[in-house]
Amino acid sequence: MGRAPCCSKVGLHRGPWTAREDSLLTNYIQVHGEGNWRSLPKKAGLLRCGKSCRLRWMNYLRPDIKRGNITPDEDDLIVKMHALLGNRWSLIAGRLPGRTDNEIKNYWNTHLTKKLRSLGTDPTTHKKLSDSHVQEQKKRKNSSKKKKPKPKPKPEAEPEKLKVHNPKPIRIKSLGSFSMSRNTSFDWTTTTTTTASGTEVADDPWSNFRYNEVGFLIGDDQDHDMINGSDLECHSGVPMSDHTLEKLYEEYLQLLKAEDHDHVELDSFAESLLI
DNA sequence: AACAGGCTCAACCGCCTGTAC
DNA sequence: AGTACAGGCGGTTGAGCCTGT
Repeated sequence: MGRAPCCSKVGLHRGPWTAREDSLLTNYIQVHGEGNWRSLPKKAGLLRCGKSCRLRWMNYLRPDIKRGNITPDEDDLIVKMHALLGNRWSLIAGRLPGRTDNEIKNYWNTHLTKKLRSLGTDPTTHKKLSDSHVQEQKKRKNSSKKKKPKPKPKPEAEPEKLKVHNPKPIRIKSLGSFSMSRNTSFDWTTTTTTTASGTEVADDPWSNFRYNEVGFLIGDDQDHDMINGSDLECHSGVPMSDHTLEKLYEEYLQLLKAEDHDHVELDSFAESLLI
């Protein structure tokens, strides 16, 4: 069919948004609401592509966006959700109040992949990396260190330096347009892994993250049974109870184990993640 | 102080899905 | 059924910042 660009790009601004543009967009949406992104820039007096406006609003300007570092709870939750869903950032973001898919995607790519590798886990499959693979990585590390020796190696036990992660966005998705058709190639098989302390842990991807290297032990007594769409809106900043994930995961495992599980059941389970 | 390389993350790009006609 | 459009998604990029030399 040949898809036309979302809008004419002639004469449009690109790159970082100015305070004035932010203000124009925010004011317009406060008055007229979201939607009609294509026509919004013109009406709001912005020389921006509609897509760009939508992205800026969703990822930065929305009032319900949670700003601040990803907490250990969220960190752990992201890993678990990724093990379940793969690179379905919008789904994962939907379970993290105040966070956006873009933020989670960035956090995953910059922090969590390294973290999992350092734990001997393949961040893509969540399976344990083979020893040879790990050794190969160590070799590479060492050789790069030889090229560029660092005079002050950090002691192993020293906790990771806390970096200020100054974020942005969240999308609390509307629930009407769920689809399982994308990226369904994620490998669900279980595996073994090794914790930071070197202990081999169960044939269960879930258990891989029961303890992580920051010593975060999941699970508390908060009894948030199930978080639904409205919960997401009103619980901004409250970490989801681990019980919820445990339930979801158990439910999913049961579906997988069922001999005649069909797509309808899996779809309904996935849909439940959004509800 | 100056430079180089690595890291972070906001923003863009291209593709897909859903819907209206 | 076919086409066009809007909205949404995940992957990628690159400017600016940070850190080490």
